[in-house]
Amino acid sequence: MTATDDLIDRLPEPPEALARATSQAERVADMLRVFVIDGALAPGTRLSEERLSRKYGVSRNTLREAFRLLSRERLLVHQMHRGVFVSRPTSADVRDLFSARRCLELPAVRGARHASEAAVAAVGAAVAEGEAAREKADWWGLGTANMHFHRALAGLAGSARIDEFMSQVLAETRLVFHVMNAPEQFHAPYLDWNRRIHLRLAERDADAAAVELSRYLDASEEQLVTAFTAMERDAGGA
Amino acid sequence: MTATDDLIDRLPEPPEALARATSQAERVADMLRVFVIDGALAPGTRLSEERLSRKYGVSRNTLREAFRLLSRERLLVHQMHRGVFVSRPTSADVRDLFSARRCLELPAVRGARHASEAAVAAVGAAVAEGEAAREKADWWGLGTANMHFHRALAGLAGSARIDEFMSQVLAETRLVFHVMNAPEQFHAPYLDWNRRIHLRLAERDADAAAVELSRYLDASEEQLVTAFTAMERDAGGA
DNA sequence: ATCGTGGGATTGTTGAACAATACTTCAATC
DNA sequence: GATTGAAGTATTGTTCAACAATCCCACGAT
Repeated sequence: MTATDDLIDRLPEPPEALARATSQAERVADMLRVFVIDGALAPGTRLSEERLSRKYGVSRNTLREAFRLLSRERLLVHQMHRGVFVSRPTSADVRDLFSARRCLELPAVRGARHASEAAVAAVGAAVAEGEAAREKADWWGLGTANMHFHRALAGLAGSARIDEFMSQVLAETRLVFHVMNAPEQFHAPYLDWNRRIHLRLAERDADAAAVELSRYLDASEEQLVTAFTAMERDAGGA
Repeated sequence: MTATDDLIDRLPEPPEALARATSQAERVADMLRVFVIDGALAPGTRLSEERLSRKYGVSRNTLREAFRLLSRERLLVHQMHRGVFVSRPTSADVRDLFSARRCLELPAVRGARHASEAAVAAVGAAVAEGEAAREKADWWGLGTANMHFHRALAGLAGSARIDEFMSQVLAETRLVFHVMNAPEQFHAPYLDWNRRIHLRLAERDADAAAVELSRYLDASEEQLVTAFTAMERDAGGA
């Protein structure tokens, strides 16, 4: 054991990006994920293996690996011998998503006493992001900010697995807005609510924040499900 | 609209198994998942593409699709140009897993007022399963029963997404036992605790059940992390 | 209008090939 | 003696082409 060894041992941990020079399949998956979440690919669209592999210059096999990844995230659905389609959530999915969000967000907020300063700050940053977007009447940006807000809430739990699951749930939630070709102004009324929740958190009054959030989720789910079932009825009848 | 149409409309919903005549990749993934969870493949083991594809008579491409699926479940880890390995959780992972479990299980139990009879019965069944296993000194079965118990608790939330996430978390938890070549008797002392929790649930005293569960999780995490860090120290020193 | 029956298109899976990268071995150097 | 450097080897990453299995659609028969 020399002095150099000692120094090397004290070096900071490797940034986790080191582990993964991303593979082609992952890069393709990342690209498609953005397309789906941003609505460039409408729910229900079929993704042709041949056309996509040609368009993006990757082999069918690589593309299929990407499809598998996104299917597991529920952004695509895979039907045997028929292909993969962009998920088209139903109102039952909306309810399920909100159940999941209650499980993830409420406990995280309630336990915010033990959350790091940075985690609380992230919540505040998301609120500010939303307000900036509202200024500019950037409704899509407002929706994104709202997603960031709720992801930050779940982040209070301080668990990497929760964070990842929450990200998935929010990505799916975003699909819901697309499927009812969503006015993103939908989010606008909730911005003040977000601000209030963050205020409670900043005061470290976790319980009050949780109560607000619970009401928020109830209201949001209610509104969403109502709009959604109406849309489903119209589409079903047509 | 004829009378037959009417009857057809009233038919039960299709069992969701209908959607998926499973592909080969999924079947391979299912098989490997069992191997990993049951410990036939020890944590850290590298899975050679060539050898496995030959052994199980599938092409490398198909096998790789299976690898992707399991990587996303965190049962395998994929390292670029090095291959896939059975995950080797660290003590930090143990903490993270318990954070996740608190988020999933506690809210589900607290909200058990609204849970279905069937969901509560599933909890009871898991307890019985555990007691039967203890009778036969079947420690592995006892561990399985314990997993079922906690999955049933999360199931009280009544969300398919939560159920799936919980299953993943529990599968990973099982890996933890393997990595410290786990005496499954580990679970035995907790069986009575499970019984108590179920009793509270059956009485519909959700809050009392949640309190018990919270203590359970604290104790279990504490014990696990202690044993785990001791093992890490030994392994690191050796 | 309903029910079979093709034909065409797409996916499912395989096998082989080659490029890119990591690991191993061994010799050269300080 | 330990470390560095430079082959060679093994394994993964990715592509391509082929064929089987399956689904979809249109056509015609009843």
